[in-house]
Amino acid sequence: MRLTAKSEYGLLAMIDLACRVDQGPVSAREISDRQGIPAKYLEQLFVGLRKAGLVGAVRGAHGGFALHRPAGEITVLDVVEALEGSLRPTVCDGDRAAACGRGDACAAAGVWDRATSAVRDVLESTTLDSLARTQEVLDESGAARSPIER
Amino acid sequence: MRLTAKSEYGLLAMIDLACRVDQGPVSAREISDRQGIPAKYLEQLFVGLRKAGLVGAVRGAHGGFALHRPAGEITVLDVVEALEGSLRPTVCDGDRAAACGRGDACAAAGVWDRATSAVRDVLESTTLDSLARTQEVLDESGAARSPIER
DNA sequence: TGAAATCATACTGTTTTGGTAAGGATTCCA
DNA sequence: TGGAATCCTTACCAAAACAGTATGATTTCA
Repeated sequence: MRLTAKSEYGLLAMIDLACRVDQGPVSAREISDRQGIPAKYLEQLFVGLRKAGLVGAVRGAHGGFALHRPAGEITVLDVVEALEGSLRPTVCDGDRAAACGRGDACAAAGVWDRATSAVRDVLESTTLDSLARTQEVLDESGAARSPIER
Repeated sequence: MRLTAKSEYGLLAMIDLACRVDQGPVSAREISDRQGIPAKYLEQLFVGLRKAGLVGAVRGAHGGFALHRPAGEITVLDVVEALEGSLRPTVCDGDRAAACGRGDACAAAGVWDRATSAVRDVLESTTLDSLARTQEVLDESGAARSPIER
């Protein structure tokens, strides 16, 4: 179970898209400027997001990316698994469980499973829609203090 | 937030100790044989566990390690943090939050915080004592099938 | 045609991971 | 007293992961 910069950047980008669903495709360049994500790195992430069916791409001039499903039907877990692969325990998974010789008879494995499930529950119960609206509220209330500058 | 082989090995070793609290110190070598953990690597892990005050060491012949507190008062979170450092979100932590320019006004940060808290809750609510008893039950019921051999 | 944009692949420098190696310090036992 | 067992410390190392860069092909619009 790992959460890296891919997830962080990817979620920021997806929230950015969710805040602009009514604007047609948004270019990776625009998002990378706005969110402070390295441009070429973000392009790579969008490849994964597209292959997972979370975003649609429009090539050519004035192209860009847009959510491929309603924001309320895309969870953070969808984004994370599109970018990092299936969210399983990194410890005591299939290979290692065999290595330690216990198979199912390992008390420790249960803890790792429960921890992973707990994370899944959180990520699965949070949609892009709710995050986008939260973000909009935050942007409004902080607009006077120019949050991008600081 | 990362869970690596250190946590896996460390927890196995601590459960092993918890199953043998009444036997005086248990040598690292013995645990490494029983749990299938590389001997010298396990020694390194015990350094961290000892510095965290979770185990006491007895040097010299017939020495070894023993739990330094009752097994019911040591949580899996204690073990993990002793070995991997404080369990914080690896995404959007202090440094990155500053980098993305949002500070507190970031909807994504809340998700990572909640995910981390969920893991902490699971690990913090599980004690070595309960794991040791679970393991003993598993060992008994599987003893006829010789779980170590397979 | 030329600019804008995605798509695909390969490369790279750094850090982390998962060990191994070698020896030193301490303690027990014969 | 001299091993032998055991923890302690430090250093080293190969492989993988991470975060990003580079390059170029392809597609689309004006």
